[in-house]
Amino acid sequence: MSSNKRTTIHDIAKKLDITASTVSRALKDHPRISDATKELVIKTAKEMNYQPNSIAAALRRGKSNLIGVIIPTIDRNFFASVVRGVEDVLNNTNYNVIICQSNDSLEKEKSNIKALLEAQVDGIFASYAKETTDFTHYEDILKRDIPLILFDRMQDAFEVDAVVIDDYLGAYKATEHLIEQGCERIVHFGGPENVSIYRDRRRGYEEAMKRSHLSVEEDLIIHSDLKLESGRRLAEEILQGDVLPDAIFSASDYAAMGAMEIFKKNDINIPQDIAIVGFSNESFTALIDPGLTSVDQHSKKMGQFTANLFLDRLKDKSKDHTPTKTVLNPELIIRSSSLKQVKEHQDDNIEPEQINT
Amino acid sequence: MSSNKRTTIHDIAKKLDITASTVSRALKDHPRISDATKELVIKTAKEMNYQPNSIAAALRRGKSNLIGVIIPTIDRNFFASVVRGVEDVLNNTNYNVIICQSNDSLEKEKSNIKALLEAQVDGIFASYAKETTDFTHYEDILKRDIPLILFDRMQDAFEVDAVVIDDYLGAYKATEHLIEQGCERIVHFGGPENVSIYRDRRRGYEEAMKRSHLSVEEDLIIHSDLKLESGRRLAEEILQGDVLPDAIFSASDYAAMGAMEIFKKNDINIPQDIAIVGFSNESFTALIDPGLTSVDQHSKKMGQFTANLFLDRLKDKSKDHTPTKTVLNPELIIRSSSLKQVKEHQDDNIEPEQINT
DNA sequence: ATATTTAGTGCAATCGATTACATCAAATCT
DNA sequence: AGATTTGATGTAATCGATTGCACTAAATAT
Repeated sequence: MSSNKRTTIHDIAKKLDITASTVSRALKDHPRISDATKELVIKTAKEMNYQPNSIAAALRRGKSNLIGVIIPTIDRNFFASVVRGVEDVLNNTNYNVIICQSNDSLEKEKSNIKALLEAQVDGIFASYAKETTDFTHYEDILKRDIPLILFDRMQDAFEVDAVVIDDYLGAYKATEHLIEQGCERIVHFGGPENVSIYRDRRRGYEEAMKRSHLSVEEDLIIHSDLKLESGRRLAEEILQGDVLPDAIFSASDYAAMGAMEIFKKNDINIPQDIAIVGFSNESFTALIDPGLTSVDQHSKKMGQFTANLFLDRLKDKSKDHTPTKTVLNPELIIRSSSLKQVKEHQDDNIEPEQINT
Repeated sequence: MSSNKRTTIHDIAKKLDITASTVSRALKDHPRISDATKELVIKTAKEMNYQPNSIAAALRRGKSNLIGVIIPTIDRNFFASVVRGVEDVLNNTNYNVIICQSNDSLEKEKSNIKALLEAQVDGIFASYAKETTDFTHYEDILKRDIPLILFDRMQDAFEVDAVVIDDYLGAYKATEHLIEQGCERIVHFGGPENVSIYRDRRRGYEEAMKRSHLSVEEDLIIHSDLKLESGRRLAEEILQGDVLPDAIFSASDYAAMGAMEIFKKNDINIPQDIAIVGFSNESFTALIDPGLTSVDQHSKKMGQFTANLFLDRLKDKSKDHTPTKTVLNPELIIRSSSLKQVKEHQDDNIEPEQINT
């Protein structure tokens, strides 16, 4: 039964004693083909179980309808979620997504780009590897006039479309929330200062403190690798200190969680004695007790915006676009770990600001 | 500078005053081409920034070097991890992966398959949608002689290559472990009985109990939707009862976690008073306190096995293969929540059994 | 009645790489 | 020396769909 041979438009043409061009046009609903033949062709195509060969079409039209996405790893919730967002949008189009993982390696990233270019993708969305500092391999993409959009990670020096989250604002909101809850002595768990996101988060924290005329003492800011274990360690240290802070804003959910563990063990009430806010809205933040207030990075929305930006670019490819930086507004997800008072307002404004760079 | 036009083998040929066929052969290291021309061609190709068009090659050779992967959603750790495994293996080959999400919808799954077939993929790996009961759309793939491998979810009625986890064995190991720790009155949190994995897990539990001559009383088995909240509720109920069980084996990490929360609040010691084991080894199991012992489903390995099975199939495509069912051996990850005694043995045997169906 | 549209198809080139077969010169053999 | 093999490259068809241009007959305009 399985006729290994796939039917092509030529097979249909032969059967109907017309030419392949007519079949092609009929299937694509070309205005110059009579309704009668259209109907006939479509019916015959179905009978012969015809399935278009998009590779042939891609070759002819110079358009593959493939989008390449390069991420460090799919195995992390944030990136999987971005991909999910991308697909949500592209699902309504003819585009398919090819996923490549760089494992945060520059070499791998280069070979990913090479493979995607060879596959004639129509666009590339990428979150570059940690190792990447030089962007010449990305410029190859632009030279080929293939739309490139960076997401999550970006660098101002490399001018290209980008969709990122506003870490500064996220931290600001988190700190402001703690202040609204009546906290005054707020400790900040910060990350390595050479990483821009951690610098931005610290700045957001400091700015919120200053605006409320709270002093940002040096010893309130503690740097670490922000892992679970560090959170535990830092909490122990805090317990040794003279004055207990009334809140902690951690630049990472993991460190926040580690600290929570220790406080709970020492019968310190959360949020009454110490309120805690994390960053990233990892899935476990909703699962632990009390729920951990955290800054959501809108990973899915980030993917959606990226894909939509690409589609927009297609529409008017005529003009030479200035690269656009889309900054997503992070959302503070308020849970019990920081809620000393009755909730006052819900922050759900995620509309991005468009900034031309 | 950006010469929009891409260079082809014809451009190289023209420049060197030879034919495109020679260029093609030289680039592919054909034995009948002299070393001199090979060198020259390769050098010129580099100079002209030549990048092969794999679409053209794919059309000619009838081979796209694309693999389609269909999953319910990439946005769940298990599936992301499987994809990760698939890519780990295929990275060392020329294959690229196209990801499609079915959202557990049959319609979406059908259109995914259609798109992948049109893209001329060389193979399809799929975990079918929950809605799927009829497999005729999958048979279309086989009719086209395209290798199809199911993973995670499978159905004996549909005879096709499959890579799955042994839920029965996982449950058996979990229960056996609890018994080894000295537990005798072990409660089982089970899922809906119409879902095969939950049936299998219950069977594993019962079998382990029987082998140790422990009675499986009806009231030891509690069914629910296994969500976090259900775990909490069931724990409350258990606390109301006359006799406290000395262990719980939950078919889900979430329910296990919910129960843990309640027990901790009521000052019941884990694992001293009640030992707890979950299922799936979700990432949070390592984060909570105490760490939750759980059954790991080897999601990444599942992806690796799937990809390797595909590569094996390619090698001897001559013979008409009998579908092979690869059953992965789940691994019990022992953490504090169940460890009453010093650890005795480490289970790390994940070699699959091959079963011809 | 002749000229001009218009509707409906066919022809043939094209996208870029691959490959069976042909060709031709140099090298080796008898 | 003439025959045969070998090495290196060219010719041309092919993969399947698309599309500018050409063409015919019917419809409409002058």
